[in-house]
Amino acid sequence: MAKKEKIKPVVDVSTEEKIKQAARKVFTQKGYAATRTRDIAEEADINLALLNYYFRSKEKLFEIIMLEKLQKFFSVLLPIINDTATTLENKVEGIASSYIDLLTANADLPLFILSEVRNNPEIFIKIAQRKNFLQESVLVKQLQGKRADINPLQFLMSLLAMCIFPFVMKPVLQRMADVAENDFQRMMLERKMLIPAWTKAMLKAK
Amino acid sequence: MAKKEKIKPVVDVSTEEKIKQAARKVFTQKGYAATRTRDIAEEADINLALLNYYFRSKEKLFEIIMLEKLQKFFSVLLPIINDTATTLENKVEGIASSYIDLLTANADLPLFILSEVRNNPEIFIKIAQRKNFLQESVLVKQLQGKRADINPLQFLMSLLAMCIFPFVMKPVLQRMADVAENDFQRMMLERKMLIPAWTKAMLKAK
DNA sequence: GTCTATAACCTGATAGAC
DNA sequence: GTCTATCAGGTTATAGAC
Repeated sequence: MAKKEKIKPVVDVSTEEKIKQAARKVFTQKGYAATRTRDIAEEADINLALLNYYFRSKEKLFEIIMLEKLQKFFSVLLPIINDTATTLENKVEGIASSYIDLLTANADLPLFILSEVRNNPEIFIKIAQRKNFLQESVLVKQLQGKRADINPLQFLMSLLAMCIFPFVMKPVLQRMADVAENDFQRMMLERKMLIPAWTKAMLKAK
Repeated sequence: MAKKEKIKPVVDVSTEEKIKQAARKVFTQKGYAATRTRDIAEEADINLALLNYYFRSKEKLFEIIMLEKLQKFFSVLLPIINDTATTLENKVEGIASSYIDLLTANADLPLFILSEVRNNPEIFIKIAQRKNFLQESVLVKQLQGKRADINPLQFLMSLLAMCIFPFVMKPVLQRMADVAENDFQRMMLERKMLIPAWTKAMLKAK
C-alpha cells in the first residue's frame, strides 16, 4: 500500500497528494525542463510556496514522480516475463494485453520516460534492480528453447515495439493520418489479438 | 540567398553554418526547453550575440532545425511508399534498410521529433504536405490487394515500430540490457534481414 | 500549514563600441 | 560581422507574517 490514508474521499485529498497529482500530469505532458513549478501549483490549485514546503525542490518532486512512473512501466513486464507457469504464447498475450491496457490509460507514459531518460540517465539506474534482468528472464529461456537461432533481444524488442510504439506515435498519427481518438482506441484493442498472432508467425518464419 | 559561399572547406565553415551545426547537436540531444542559447553558442564556439544576429531568436533557429529534421525523417519514407515499380516486399526491404541506415547515423532523431511534437504540434502541420498521405500511398493499396482483412495502418505501424523503436529504446537498452554500441549496431544490421522476413510471416498469418 | 513578498539566479535578447 | 556589457523578464526557492 503506497499511501497510508485509510479512507480518502476523492473530493478532498491532502495538499501533498494534490501536488503530486498535478505534478504527474504536468511533468508527463511537458517534460521536466518545460515544466514550471507555477504550472504545477496552478494545476494543483495551491500556493507556489507549498510545493517547496512539501517537496523541497522541483527536482526532488520530479524524482518522486519519475520513480513512480518507471515502477508503473516495468511492473507490467517483470511478473510476466519470469512466470515459470506460463508458456511463451501466454506471456506474449499477457504483455500485449497488459501494456495496451496500461498505455491506453496513460498514453504519454512511454514518451515521458524515454525523453527524460535521455537527459537524465542517472535516475534510471536507481530503479534498474539488476542489469540484464531481460536476458536472464524465463521468457528469454523459453525463446531460446524454441528458436535458438534467434537473438532473444531482437524478438523482445519487436514485441515491445509493437505494443508501445503506437502510443509514442499517437500524436503524429492523429495529425498525419487523421486518426481520431475512437479509431485509435479501437486499433489498440485489435492489437491485443494481432500481436500474439503476428509474433507467433514471426517465430515460425525461417 | 542565405549564403553566398561557392566552395566551403570543412575546416572553415561560415559562422551561420557553425551555429546551425551546433544547434542541430544541442537541440536534438536535449530538446528545445532544456537547451540554452548559451549552450549552442559555446558548442559553436561563437559569441552569444551572434546567434541572435543571424537567427533573431532561439525559437526561429529551432524552427529551422526542426523542419530540417522532419524533412530528413520523412524523405526516407515518401519516395518508397509511393513507388509504383516495386513490390510490397521491395518496399518493406527498402524502408527497413533506409531507416536503419539513417538512424544508425542519427540515433536521436526519432526521439527528438516525437518529444518535440508533443510540446509543439503546430510546427508539425507545416511540413505535413497533405493529411492521409499514408492511407493514400501505393504501399497501402498493395497491402489491401494482398490482405484486405488487415488494417493497413496496423501493419505499417508495426513495420515502422520494428525499424524505429530500437533507436528510441537505445539509451534504455544500453543501461538495462548492457548492450554496447558495437552490439547494438550489429543488431541493427541484422534487423535489415529480420524485418522483411518477419513482416512476410505476419502477412501470411491468419 | 498556508499565505505574501521578495531574494537570488538564470535566460533570451539587444545596445553600442570596435 | 563580432565583441562586451547589460537589460528585462521570468524562475526557483525562501523568509517571515498569519
